[in-house]
Amino acid sequence: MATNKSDLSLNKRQKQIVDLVQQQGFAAVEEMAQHFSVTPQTIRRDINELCEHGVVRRFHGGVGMNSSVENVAYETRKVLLLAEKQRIAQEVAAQIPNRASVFIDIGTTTEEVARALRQHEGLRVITNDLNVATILSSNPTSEVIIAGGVVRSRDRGVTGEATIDFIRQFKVDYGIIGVSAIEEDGTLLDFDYHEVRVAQAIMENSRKIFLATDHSKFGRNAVVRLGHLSQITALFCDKQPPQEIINCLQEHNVALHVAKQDSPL
Amino acid sequence: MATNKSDLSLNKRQKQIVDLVQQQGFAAVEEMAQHFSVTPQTIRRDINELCEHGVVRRFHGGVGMNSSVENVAYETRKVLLLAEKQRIAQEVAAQIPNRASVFIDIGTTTEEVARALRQHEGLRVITNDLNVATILSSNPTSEVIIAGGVVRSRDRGVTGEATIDFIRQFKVDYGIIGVSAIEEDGTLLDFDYHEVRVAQAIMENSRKIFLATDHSKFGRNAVVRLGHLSQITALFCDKQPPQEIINCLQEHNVALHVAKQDSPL
DNA sequence: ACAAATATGTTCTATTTCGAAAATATTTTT
DNA sequence: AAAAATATTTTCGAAATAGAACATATTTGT
Repeated sequence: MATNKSDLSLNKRQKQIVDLVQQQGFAAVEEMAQHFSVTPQTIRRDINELCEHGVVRRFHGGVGMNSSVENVAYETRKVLLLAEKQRIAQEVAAQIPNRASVFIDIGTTTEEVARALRQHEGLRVITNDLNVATILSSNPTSEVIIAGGVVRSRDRGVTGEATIDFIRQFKVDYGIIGVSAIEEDGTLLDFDYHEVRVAQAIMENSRKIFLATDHSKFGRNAVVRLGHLSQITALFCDKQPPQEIINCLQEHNVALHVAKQDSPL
Repeated sequence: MATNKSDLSLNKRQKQIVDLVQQQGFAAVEEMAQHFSVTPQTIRRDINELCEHGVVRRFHGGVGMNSSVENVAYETRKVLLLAEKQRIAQEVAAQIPNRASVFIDIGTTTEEVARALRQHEGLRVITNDLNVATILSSNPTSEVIIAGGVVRSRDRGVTGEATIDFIRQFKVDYGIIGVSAIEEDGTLLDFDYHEVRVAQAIMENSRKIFLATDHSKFGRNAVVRLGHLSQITALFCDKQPPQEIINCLQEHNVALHVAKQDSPL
């Protein structure tokens, strides 16, 4: 009887290759050959089989992760408007002094803020986003506190009643939040009820509230009411907002920070 | 005046390259050239500069993360005895049924258990290790709960009083822990007091306790007393333990699972 | 507006990696 | 123990990537 070709029986070395890739993101053929004390050619054959099964992705010189995981939606959203989000994040980070205490909410933009804060010193950060916690925990001068609760597989955000209770234990200098939509009258909206509950808890326990949002959020629509522009301290975005929003900000004395364009191109 | 050579002023594209690498683990030159609408040569120049600053690592065909981050110690320890840890992890995972509730403690071995549990269905997992949470959150059929508290930059473990209080809210079927050392009389030891406190909380709130450990831990020494072999349900390791330990296990009716060698070589 | 500085594109050659096929070693089966 | 199946090494030509040098924008400073 012929053995099934699509049978995914990986040998010990192949399993280790997969793990190496998942831990390091990339593994070079030559290095693996040395590590396993075999010929590069042998590693290549292993790699080719792994690729047939779609487990990893082949590159010239090695293998990397096959990014086609479960949460493509999230990963796609993450790259969307990445440059703009990074500019916004830079602007937010510039307003936060060393040794400050900060809440950082779930979100792709707030994650960029976390990246921009990596070089800060002595921060005390409380977050409900596993990605944010991982990013900032690489800085040993900062103290990172993760809020407990249920982790969403979608984006590794932590939400739920336990999370809200956890957040209420603290009172910090800066709260950094994002939103899904901002209506023309200044109403802040989001898609997820649980996420809104957490964001509200963050707002209640922060002395200053920074809202980071890219221009795509203006005039959009969403279901759950989070709050109103008048409740925040400063709005950070990548382009000049619509006139209605600007009026609303001035009326309620909310600062506006527009990140300058890197290149008009 | 000559501009400082070691000035790390990265342009917009270079920053994005770094972010791509940190998000995906690896980025190919050709793909980036397309993505940024520039020549591969331009990307190569960017990469070379980034490498001079030691930000990323060069590979034939692209760039990957420079694994020489802060926590080299942890990353090294992680690769140490990796194959053995994976075998142990397989054995542990085999004893855990679908839809079970599980505590998973901090540790390199327990992280491998998390990996081995990725294919399980409908698990309810509570952990104080960010890595474990990230690994298992990729499975949407399982519910992952992260314990709140201070994140250690060393290994992304969560410890402290808040963590213990959080854990005490639950009572689960299986608790999976690791140790730094096992003395001949069956005493379980660790290096970190805070870590021990959490492990004890896990033991108190689990119906069955699985201890996963590789052979290097037998006869070693450490400072903080965690507990005793008699308190656990089953011991998982990669080799037959010393006779004293085996006697101790039998005396207290503790099961022993020795993961079989993959290849004697 | 002009010149200097900087960044990017082109072209061509050197280097590295890849893959196929044959030779050798290892394991499994009978 | 011999034969068959499987895995690994070796060798070498083909393909891909890297880097140097020069040409061509593009930006910056005056």
